[in-house]
Amino acid sequence: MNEKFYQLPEEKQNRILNAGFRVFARNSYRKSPMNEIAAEAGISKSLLFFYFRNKKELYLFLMKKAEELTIANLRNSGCYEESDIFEMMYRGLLAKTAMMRRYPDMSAFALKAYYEEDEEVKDELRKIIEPYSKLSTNKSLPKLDPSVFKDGLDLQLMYQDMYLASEGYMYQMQHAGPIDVDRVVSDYRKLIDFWKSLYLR
Amino acid sequence: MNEKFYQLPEEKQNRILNAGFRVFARNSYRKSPMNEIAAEAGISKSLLFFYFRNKKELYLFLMKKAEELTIANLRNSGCYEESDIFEMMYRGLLAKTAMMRRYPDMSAFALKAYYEEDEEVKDELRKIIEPYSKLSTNKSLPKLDPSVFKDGLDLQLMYQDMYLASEGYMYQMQHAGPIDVDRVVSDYRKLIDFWKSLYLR
DNA sequence: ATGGTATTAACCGAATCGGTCAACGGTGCT
DNA sequence: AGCACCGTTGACCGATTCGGTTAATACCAT
Repeated sequence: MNEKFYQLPEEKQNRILNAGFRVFARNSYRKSPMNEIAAEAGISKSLLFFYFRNKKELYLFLMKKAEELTIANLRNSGCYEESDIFEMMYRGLLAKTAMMRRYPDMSAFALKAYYEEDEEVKDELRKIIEPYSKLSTNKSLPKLDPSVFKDGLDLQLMYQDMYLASEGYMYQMQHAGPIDVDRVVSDYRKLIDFWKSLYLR
Repeated sequence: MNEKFYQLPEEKQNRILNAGFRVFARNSYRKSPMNEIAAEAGISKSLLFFYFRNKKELYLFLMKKAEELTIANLRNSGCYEESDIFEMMYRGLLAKTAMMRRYPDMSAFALKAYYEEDEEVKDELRKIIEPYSKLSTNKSLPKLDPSVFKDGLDLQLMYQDMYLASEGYMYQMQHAGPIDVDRVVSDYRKLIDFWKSLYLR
């Protein structure tokens, strides 16, 4: 992509990024028109083609950006250093919501890209996704010290419950129209404390 | 739509319905081509236009069909007569999975249609959706008899937990590639029993 | 005015779209 | 064999949209 893109004021860069995320998240690669992205970003199609040589380049650039931002976000969220599983999950959702404020459609874009099959981008897309998809998603049960939990508690089921509810939150935030993010976070905090009172010894 | 459509063998009708659900669920109305739907259904575009005069007619027909199927499914699921909230939720998910077996993309289609804004279909679409969207979604806490639950339990949070986890299940079934439905159901059953052991007195 | 830079309107050929229509193949009747 | 019927399709049409190019703007500092 054109170096000039980086010299743009950050706000304008983000407008273009978000426009790309949004359009590519809503439609497949082939059905995401460049003029729609340009309009969404508030610039002309010509200018968009000035910064990015063609659609493929923009698409792959967005994917790299999404990967980069996600990794950086996970790192500084501190949810890996945290040993308390409840606070770990809380920090995880906190990180996701923070990201969603700045780039509302990025995660939807990344998810859709993960299943993109278009020949024009498929191969190079996989190369970008592969290392990044190996990042431990917290689907599987992490190691837990059973002594802090109530006796006889099925930790596997406990974790599944919490994980699914978190997924449910993320789902609502993306599919249930525009949402008051702060409200969601405070609701989630209450739920976390509810779990602590239920599960902890 | 053409009467002849109903005289088709049911399997072929369903193939056409599912093709429509699938394509319209993946793209917006305007970006869902008729030839793609026809190909997905294994028939020619001409034949599709023989059964449905134009794209708008097919789209609205699918919406009506989705409404009709959903209502019928909810009715016979028996999840309304059930007073036990745990069994109610279980029956609810059971009903949804049953529907998802026959019409895998119907609910995704209905959800997308709910947000469709295209001028060509917007108005007539709303007329179809309106009465049907008033069906009580079980987002809000139903009336519960506190005496059967553990003392001091926050019923509001309990229900929120269960509701969100169920949403998480539905989310996984639609966005996490093809899934073993039976496995999901049995997992969910285990979770329900887990909740009963946690929450019931 | 001048020169450089950011930005765009206008345009191009190719592809895709919704929709039409004449023809095709099979089946049963005569 | 011929004929009529019916489900089905390939080929086609005009209109629109697409990715991408280019020549010309608007803007701003000298």
